[in-house]
Amino acid sequence: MHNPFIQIAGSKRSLHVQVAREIARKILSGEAAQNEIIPSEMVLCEQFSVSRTALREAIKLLTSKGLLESKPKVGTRVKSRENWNFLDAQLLDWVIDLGDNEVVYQEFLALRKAIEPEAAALAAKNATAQQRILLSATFQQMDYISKNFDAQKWMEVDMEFHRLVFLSTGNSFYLPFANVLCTMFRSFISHSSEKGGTCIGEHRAIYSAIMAGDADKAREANAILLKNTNHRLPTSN
Amino acid sequence: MHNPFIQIAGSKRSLHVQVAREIARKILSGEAAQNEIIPSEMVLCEQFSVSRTALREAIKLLTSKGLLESKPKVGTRVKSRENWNFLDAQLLDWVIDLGDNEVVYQEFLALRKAIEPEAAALAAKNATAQQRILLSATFQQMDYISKNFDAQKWMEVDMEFHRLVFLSTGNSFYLPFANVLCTMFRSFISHSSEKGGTCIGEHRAIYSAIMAGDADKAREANAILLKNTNHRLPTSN
DNA sequence: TCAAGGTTTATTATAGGATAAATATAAATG
DNA sequence: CATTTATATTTATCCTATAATAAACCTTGA
Repeated sequence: MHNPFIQIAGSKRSLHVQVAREIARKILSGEAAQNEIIPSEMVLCEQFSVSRTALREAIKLLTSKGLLESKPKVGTRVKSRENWNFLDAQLLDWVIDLGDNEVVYQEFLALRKAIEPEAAALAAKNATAQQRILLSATFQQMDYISKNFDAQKWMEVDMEFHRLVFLSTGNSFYLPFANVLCTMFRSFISHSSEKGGTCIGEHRAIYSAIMAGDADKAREANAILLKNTNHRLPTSN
Repeated sequence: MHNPFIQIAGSKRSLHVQVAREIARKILSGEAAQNEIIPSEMVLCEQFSVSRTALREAIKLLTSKGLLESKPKVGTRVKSRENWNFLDAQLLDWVIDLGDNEVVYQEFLALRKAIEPEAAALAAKNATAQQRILLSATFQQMDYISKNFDAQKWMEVDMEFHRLVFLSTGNSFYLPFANVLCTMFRSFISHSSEKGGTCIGEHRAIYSAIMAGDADKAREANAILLKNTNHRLPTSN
């Protein structure tokens, strides 16, 4: 009874997420214009071959992320791009699925440059004892993998390291970056390792500064790491 | 038939948002512990005196923001704090409603210090012609209001100025900060004006640097502004 | 003609009940 | 003991009916 296309495209996820993903694709790609009224519930139910329940849950999901807005009698409107919450990991996933990610990667790098050095500084000041233990264990793994190099493992531990920095800031507003970072790392595996290999030295500098509680040095070390990060996606060949 | 308490507390919002808000309050306040399984749909329907439809939409809303996760047979679990998306304006509203906002304000300031100078630099590089016109008009209003001071009007135009900077970065990841900033400004009206009045000089420096396309100067000017920003909430008297 | 106010109508919002799917737990089996 | 099967519980999905909302369209009286 369900649309087989959706079943394939969305694989394991629940139905309303699959529908949401498809509508999100149309919005993010511009196929559905901003401020446009999308078809009514009944029409969309037929298009996707799902019940009103599933469709409405999909619309609610997109509304929550700033993509849509519904009103009785008026319909459901695509909100303008300013309202799309690109710092939501699920939305970011949908954006990445559009392809054409060179721009996304550049923009993400510009975000990291602003936020990560300060996050490292905050972590140096605020990391709990337990978080320092976790960071320590993770850095030891990095050190090991940098000597016995494995691209996939390096990506995972590199991601975990920077994730822990965000979680160690003790600042609620920095927490969401942890998931955004993970989403980006997993999507751009080829970029997760910095130019010239693992940059273990730069990571050591960040790690040491945080463990020593030296906020200024941590900030500086993280800024240096990002300066050395690749600025272009490799051509896929 | 509905719970009158909810009707009053949530005023105009749709029913599922009112329910979501109430559940969010319990989670954010810690009344519902992290990783805890909340009562089943049927129980919650009775507690809130709403239909399963409304309750499930509420749960879906909270799931979208990282507060909950549902599985058949298992139930609905409160996710750990690391997954809560504090960079979602609606969630932030709920956080603010808890009161005890001194900490929230401090954390927000730490976020601004990281992100806003870089946003100003990006705006200097990337603002479109139309965005420069908007920024120009807004700064003219700031200039006027700083001379004919009105606290409320200053807050609004100050908020609009910084909002426009985020929107002018040309970077998707910076867009969500615009709404987060607005939410914070509106909630802490007494703080939206910087120490010693309007800081019109510092704002002029940011404005001029952006209009001149001088990224480094814009970054520097915005950093200076934030250094001069109040670091404490005034006692309410 | 036109403006004020009521009526219709299209759309989403909410309710409520039935069935399906998923999965933890318990029971049965080899 | 391990592995499979059955069972029970919870969410997932479907369906239909009614309510609320607000835009558009009529009155109707000056």
